[in-house]
Amino acid sequence: MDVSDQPGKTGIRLVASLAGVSHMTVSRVLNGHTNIRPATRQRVLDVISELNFTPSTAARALATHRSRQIGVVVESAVEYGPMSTIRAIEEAARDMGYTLTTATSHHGKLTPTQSVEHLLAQGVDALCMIAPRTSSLVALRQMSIAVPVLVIKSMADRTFLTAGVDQVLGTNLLVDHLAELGHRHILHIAGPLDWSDAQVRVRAFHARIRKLGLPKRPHVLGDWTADTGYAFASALTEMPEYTAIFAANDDLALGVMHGLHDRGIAVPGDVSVVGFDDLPTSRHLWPPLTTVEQDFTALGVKALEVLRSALESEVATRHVKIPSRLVVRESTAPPRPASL
Amino acid sequence: MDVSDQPGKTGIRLVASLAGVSHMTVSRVLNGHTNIRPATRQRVLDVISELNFTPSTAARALATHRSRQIGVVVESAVEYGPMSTIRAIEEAARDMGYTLTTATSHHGKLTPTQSVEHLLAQGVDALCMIAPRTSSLVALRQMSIAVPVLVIKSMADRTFLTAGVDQVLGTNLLVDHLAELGHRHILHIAGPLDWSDAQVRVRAFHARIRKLGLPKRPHVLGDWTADTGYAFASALTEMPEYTAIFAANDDLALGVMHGLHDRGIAVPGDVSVVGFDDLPTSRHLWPPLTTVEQDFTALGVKALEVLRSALESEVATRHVKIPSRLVVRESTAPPRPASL
DNA sequence: GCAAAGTTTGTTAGCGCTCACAAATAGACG
DNA sequence: CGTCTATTTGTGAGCGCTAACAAACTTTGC
Repeated sequence: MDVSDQPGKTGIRLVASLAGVSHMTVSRVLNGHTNIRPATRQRVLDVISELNFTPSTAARALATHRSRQIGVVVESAVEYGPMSTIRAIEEAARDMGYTLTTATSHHGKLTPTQSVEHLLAQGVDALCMIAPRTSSLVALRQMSIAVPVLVIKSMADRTFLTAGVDQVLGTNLLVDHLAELGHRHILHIAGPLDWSDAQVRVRAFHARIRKLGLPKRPHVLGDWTADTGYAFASALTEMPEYTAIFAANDDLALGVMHGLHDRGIAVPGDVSVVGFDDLPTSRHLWPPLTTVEQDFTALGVKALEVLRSALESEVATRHVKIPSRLVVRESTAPPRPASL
Repeated sequence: MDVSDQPGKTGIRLVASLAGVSHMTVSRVLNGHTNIRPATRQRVLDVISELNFTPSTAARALATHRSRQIGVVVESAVEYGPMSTIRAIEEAARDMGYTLTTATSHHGKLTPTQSVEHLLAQGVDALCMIAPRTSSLVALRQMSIAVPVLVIKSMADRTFLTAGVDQVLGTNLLVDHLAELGHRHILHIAGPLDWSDAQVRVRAFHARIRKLGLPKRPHVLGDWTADTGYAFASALTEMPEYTAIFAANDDLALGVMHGLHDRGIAVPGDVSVVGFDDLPTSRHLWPPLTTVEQDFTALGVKALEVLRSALESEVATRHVKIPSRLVVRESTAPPRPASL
C-alpha cells in the first residue's frame, strides 16, 4: 500500500481512501467516538499505524477552538519547588492529552501580566500560575481572562482555582517540634512577603507561638536566598537571645547556618535551625537540616485534576490542599540549659 | 466603532472591513510585509489595537505548516543546570517569536524516543535536547527527524547541531588549580558515564593529569547526587592516600564533604574538594566550595542562535562552545606536608 | 502623453480538521 | 416481508489564516 496510490490527498483523507471509508469516519476513530463498527475501526487503525499517521494539532485546534495547551507562568527561575511542580504538572497534563507552554517572568524581563497575555495569545485552554507574588495576583484579577486559571498557593481564593501544600500545617509541625524540644524563644526569618507562601508562614508562625503561650517576638524579613540568610547570621555580634531559628525555606536556613558558623555559634548546640522544603541536598548540609517536606509531585497531580474538572465544566472542586510532613534531622536539639 | 457593525466577520476579516481594506492587507501588516503604504498600515494597526486583536496561532500554523514552537526534551527533572538552560532558551525563543513545549522523560516514565515522538506529533518546528544521555542520542540517530535538532552538549556532533559549556576547559582549570596548590594525588568521582558531560570530564581529567605528569589514579564512578557522594566518603575507613577530590558536580561534592566530615577528615585540612556547576548555594556550604561556573544563560542564548540559523536555513553554525570559569573558595588548600 | 515598469491592494483557493446534518444500512417487530 | 427505529457512515461547509496570482494604481522615461 503506497502513499502515492492516492495522489492529492493528505492527512485524514489519505487514511480514509486507503481504508475505503470517508474522512469523517477516520476523524471519528481518531476521537474515540462510539458507534463505529469494530471492523471499520480496525481497518482505519491499521492504515493509521501503517502510515504512521499523526493528525495535525493545528488543524484540530482551528476547527475545535481548543489548543489542548496549558499555559504556565513562573516567577522564580530555577528553584526546586516550582520546578518540581511544573514537572509534575507537565506529566499529569500529558496524561490527559494536554501540552505545557511556559512563560517565565523573572527579573522584570516580562511582567506577569505580559506573560499571561503572551500565553493567551498562544491560545492556551487554561492558565496555571506557579506560586505567584500576591501583587501579580492583584494584577491578574483585573484582567478578565476567558479561560480557567489555577493558582498554586496554599489558601483558597474567590477568583481563582487553587492548589497548594498546607503551609499552616508545615509551620505548626516545625514550631511544635521546637517547642517540644524546650525552645521558648524562636526567631522566624520570613521569605519576601509579596509571596503568598511566605505570608502564610509568617502568620501561621505567630499564631502558633501565641497558641503555645511562647513569648512573642517579631520576625525578620528576608528573601528566599541563601545569601540573605548568610548576611543576616554573619552580622550577629553576640550570642542571640533566641535559641532557635525558623527560616522560611531551606536555602535561607543553609545561609543562616553558614553565617552562624562564621560567628562561632554552634548549630544545634547554641541555636537550632529549621527550614522548609526538604531539598534533596538538605540532608547533606552540616548539620543535616530539620525541615518540612512538600510533596510537589502530588501537588502537580492534584492541581491538574482541579483544572481538568474546570475544563470539562463539571462541578468543579475549587481548591485542594496537600499535607506536608516534618523531617527531623540534626540541626535541632534542646536549648542549652544556660540560655533558658 | 462597534464589533457588531460587521456581523459574521471574525478575526482578520473583521479588522479588514473595519479598516476599509481587504483581509489580505491585514495579513500583510501582521506579518510585517513591506510594500504597504504607511497610511494604510497605520489604519490597520489602529483597528487592531482598538479591537485588541490577536491573530490565531492555530490558523497561522495550519496555513504555513510552521507552529513556531520548539520542543524541549529534558531527562533530569529539576536540576539547576538543565533548568537554567531551559529558562534561558525560553527567553531567547520568545524574543524570536517562538514558544517552548517541554517533555520530561525521567524515571523511565517516558523514554526519550517517546518524548521526541510526542513533541513531533505536536508539530514542533525544532527540537532541543537538554544534556541527554549518550544512549538517548544513539536512539535519536535512528529516528530520521524532519526538523532541526539541537543538542546541549560540549562536544560537536556529526548528526546534530550542538551547543555546550566547555567542559574540558572547566576540568583543566580545576586540575590546574589543585596542582598549583601542590596536590599530586587527586581522585575524580565521575558522574554517570551515560551522560556526555560526565564522560568528557573523566577524559579531560585523565588527560590533564597525564599532561601535568601527576601520578595516574583510576576514577570512581558515581551519579549526580549528593547521596552518592555521601555514601562514598562516609565509607572511608582510614585517611585516604589522595589529598584532593574532584567531584563531577557540586551536589556530589556536597555529599562528599558531608561524608568526610562524618569520618573526621577535615576539608580542606586533610583533603581538598572541588565541584562543578557553581550552584547558587555552593558558596554557603561548609566550607564554601571551590568549583567551576557554567554560564547557562549565555548557553541558552547561543543555542537558540544556532537553532535560528538552522530554521532560517542560513549557512548554519553547527556548534558553539561557552567558556567556563574557575571559582576558588575555601574547600581547597595546599596538602598537609605530612602526606606529601 | 503614453507604454513599460514598479508599487500597492484585492481575489480565490486551500491548509487538515470537526461540526451539523443527511443518507444508508442494520435490527426489531407485527 | 414491509415498516419503523437505531445504528453506522457520508456530505458539505467552514474554522482563521496565508500563498499565489490578478488587478488596480503609481511612477518613470522618451
